[in-house]
Amino acid sequence: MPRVRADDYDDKKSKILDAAAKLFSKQGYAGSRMDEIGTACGVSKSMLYHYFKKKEDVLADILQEHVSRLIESVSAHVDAGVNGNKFDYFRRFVEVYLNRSGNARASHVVAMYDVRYLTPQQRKKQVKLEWRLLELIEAILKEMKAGDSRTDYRVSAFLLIGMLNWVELWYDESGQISAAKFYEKISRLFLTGFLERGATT
Amino acid sequence: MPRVRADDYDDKKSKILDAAAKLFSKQGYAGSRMDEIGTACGVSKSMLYHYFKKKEDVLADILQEHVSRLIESVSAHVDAGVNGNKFDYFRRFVEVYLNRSGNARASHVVAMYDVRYLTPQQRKKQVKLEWRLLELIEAILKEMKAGDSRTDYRVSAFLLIGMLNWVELWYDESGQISAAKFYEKISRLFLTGFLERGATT
DNA sequence: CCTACCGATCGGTAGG
DNA sequence: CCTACCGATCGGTAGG
Repeated sequence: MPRVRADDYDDKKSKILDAAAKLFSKQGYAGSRMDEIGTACGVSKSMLYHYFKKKEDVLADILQEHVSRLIESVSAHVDAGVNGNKFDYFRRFVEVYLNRSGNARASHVVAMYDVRYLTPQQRKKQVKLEWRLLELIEAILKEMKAGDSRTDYRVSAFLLIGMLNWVELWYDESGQISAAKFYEKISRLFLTGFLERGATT
Repeated sequence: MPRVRADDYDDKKSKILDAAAKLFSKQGYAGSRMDEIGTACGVSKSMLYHYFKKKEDVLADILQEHVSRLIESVSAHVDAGVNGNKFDYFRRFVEVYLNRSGNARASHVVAMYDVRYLTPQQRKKQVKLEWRLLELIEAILKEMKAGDSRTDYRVSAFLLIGMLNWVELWYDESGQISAAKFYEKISRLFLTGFLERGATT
């Protein structure tokens, strides 16, 4: 009887990815060794090479999975449509984005810091994914206000995603400002500035 | 006659730091080797150890110098005072910050991505410097609007610095949007949102 | 799925 | 006795 892929193959693989993401987020990709990843999830180094051909493949999988999930969440929000108050729609987008990236903070940190360690091919694929996310954010901004040039939405989308990604790196949910208050604040600050007439010329 | 420190000691040292910053910004700190830094500036690896005791000291010097210069520039702007139109004062701050970080883009990228490779002691010193920069930005925001709680200025300062730092990573001066237009846009977007009454509650 | 290793390369230092 | 600098090589560890 030929050997088949173990039932828990995917399960183990995602456990490795979780441990690796946590490690990379602390020490950086280049500062983490394969055997450290193994120790962190109770697997031998050789075993890791059963799931991943190269060290870079671990990184690529973390990044791709993270952005894919972000796209999924944001996409669902876009598909649902405005359906009522525009500001509320925007605020809920901010909430969805920051919740998604916050729940996977380790992966998010790695996505911020370690993209450069991907091979050119892996990087190309990753950048493509990130553009899809940017386009979704552009779509949301277009819902907020129609009539300007495309370039303008792109720049605004960049500014927004920059602010959100940065926030994720330092915002502490256990801190002084509650998550809900924070979503409200950041949404209002950005949207007010974005909607103001002079801001788009 | 006793030998003294060479006349061009500081000059050579800053040349090394420039080359290292460029290298780190492309390959990351952990992905760059000491001998690569040497090759990049025409100096032997052993020579590098005349100027820096450890590899980490190269990184620490790059980061400290970069943030110190940012502080210097922003501090001068704060000292100059508003002197007229408030929006103009804010826009000029954005210009100063993005010009300073843009002229030293390599160092800025390294400051964004590689702080984690500092030793705990070096990191502590670096974080202290960065707090000083944040306080300066808080001071500017306070000039724009008085009367709110301290926490609020801090969060807004974080949002602003996040947007500015992020921008530096992708903004292409040779691109479609001119630097002047861009400073104007980002300033107006942020300040409008920041000054709006609801945004600060 | 482990132990035993490899080719190479790392940061850092020797003698002169 | 200091600083400036080289070719060679150290002990230890990386990915595989």
